[in-house]
Amino acid sequence: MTLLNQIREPSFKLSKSAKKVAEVILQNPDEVIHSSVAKLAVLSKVSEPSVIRFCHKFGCTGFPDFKVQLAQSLATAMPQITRDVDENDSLETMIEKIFDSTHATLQLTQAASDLPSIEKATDALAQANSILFFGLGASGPVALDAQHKFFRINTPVIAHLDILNQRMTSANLTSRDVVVCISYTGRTIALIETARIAKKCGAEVIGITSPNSPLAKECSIVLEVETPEDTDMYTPMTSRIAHLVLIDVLVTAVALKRGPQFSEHLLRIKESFAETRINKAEF
Amino acid sequence: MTLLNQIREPSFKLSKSAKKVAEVILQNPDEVIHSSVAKLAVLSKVSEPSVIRFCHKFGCTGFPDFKVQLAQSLATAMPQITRDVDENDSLETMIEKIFDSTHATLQLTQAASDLPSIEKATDALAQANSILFFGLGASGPVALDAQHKFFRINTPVIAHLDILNQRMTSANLTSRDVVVCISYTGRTIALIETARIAKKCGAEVIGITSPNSPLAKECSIVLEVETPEDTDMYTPMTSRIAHLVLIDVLVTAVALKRGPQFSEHLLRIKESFAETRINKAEF
DNA sequence: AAAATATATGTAATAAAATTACATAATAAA
DNA sequence: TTTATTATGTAATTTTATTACATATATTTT
Repeated sequence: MTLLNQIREPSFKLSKSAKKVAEVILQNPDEVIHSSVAKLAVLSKVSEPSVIRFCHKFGCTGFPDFKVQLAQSLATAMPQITRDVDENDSLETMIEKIFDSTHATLQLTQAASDLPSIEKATDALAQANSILFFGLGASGPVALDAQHKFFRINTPVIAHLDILNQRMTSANLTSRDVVVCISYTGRTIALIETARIAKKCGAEVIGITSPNSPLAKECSIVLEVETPEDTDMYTPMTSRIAHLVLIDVLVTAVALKRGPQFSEHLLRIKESFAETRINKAEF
Repeated sequence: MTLLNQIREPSFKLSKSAKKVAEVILQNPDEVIHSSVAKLAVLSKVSEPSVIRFCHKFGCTGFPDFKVQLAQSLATAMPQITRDVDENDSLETMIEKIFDSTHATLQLTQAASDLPSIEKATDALAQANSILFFGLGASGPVALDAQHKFFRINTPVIAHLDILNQRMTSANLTSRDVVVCISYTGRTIALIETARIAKKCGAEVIGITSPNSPLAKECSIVLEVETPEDTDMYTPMTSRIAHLVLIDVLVTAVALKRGPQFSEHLLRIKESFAETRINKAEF
């Protein structure tokens, strides 16, 4: 865990003066990394040794060391949540903004990721008789990607990208099936209804979607991806990338859960590719 | 530009002793951020004031300030290129590794991104009569995602995910068409041949693929995505995420190039979604 | 090529910052 | 209430950073 988060952590018991110091640091960390012990002591209204003791509490050898670590933790802290692309951005800054936004989305998603939910989801997936991925519109490709990945680890999986197939399949599910509904907003009516049907059939319904959305309420397990309110027109939908990474997590977890006997299967798949490819050596 | 890169920058004229200092810093920056002036002076075999002068040269107010900035620049520097997932990783560390790898891939891709190529690609796409996205296997969903995004900015676009359709379409292209071939390895024989056919027809062939791959050689414009050699079995294919972000860049660039009259079109699309969704307000 | 000027580097003094030792106050336990 | 424990601050000390100045090195001009 990064230093900044450690300071935030309320479970870390701090003395009265230490709290004051923490307060000031969290309030304006940018200023603190350029301050001296004396300055921080004055700002927090404590003595200089108290500041140093504070640093030691967080495993730093001293104040300079603390500053350095704080600076690092600050640099990895969330960048500008979303930097909307502007009509008169240069190509270069546009690229920068898009990459930045993607990094930010990933960080948010990781920070918000709920271990128990992921655990539950992988358990369900690992035991499933069959796995269904449902996505519409922009989430269609995501569902397809999931299908591809689960297929590679030898799982009975299908992705459906249209309402009809989704609904037809849902109506015939059993408690041994798992449905994963992927939706950016979690407000697409058709998908919500499908989720409801699937749940009624007793299937496990996993949602990769926006927290507290109508879809989320229909799901038995929710993997939350924060949706930054539809900001600008040109803002790319970075959240679908978060969805993909979450699917990476699920696939990997399931593969690991199945253990080493499956690496053999993966190897076989890799070999089957060989003849469709130009080998690096012969090229 | 980050401090570390500034120090690397050879155009920055440095004096003899300054060079020695730079050398040491670049060699082991992690150690430097925990050193004192004296220590760094000894390591670089210069006097202490020389070290401080060095700091001033890079716009720092002093050595502590320099350390802090170096620490920040170090934190944003490329993380471990790929952290392979291990069979006995906890769920938590596995998640961490996957996210880290994704960040790293993105950073690599951004660093390697070639502005002129992207410029050329967007020009071609903006003027194209029709745009084709070709992808096989894991790149299928990527092609589909591209289709979806370009469709949203009202472009005549189709994605083909199977060899037959790809080849059929390629044979009938004209110089006003643009094909985008997406391939992780750039060694899938079928796709390489398709690219060749398309080029023969005079179409512009853009490749989103591994540099210097056979596919890359068949393309008129290449957007390179480094493929970290197929490391571990469980390593997720983070590069497809890099592909997606590159497509974000292309779409956004094309949309911007078309100018404001197109935002109107985007608005219309957004409105057309309204009735398929549960509104946030009424929920 | 020598002198003059500018630039770079180091030595030693000085200032600033961080840390420690110790004393005192606050708090909790007996 | 007393005693032990913990927290905090004052003042001394040490370490670290910086500056002023002198010397050396390189560059330009005559």
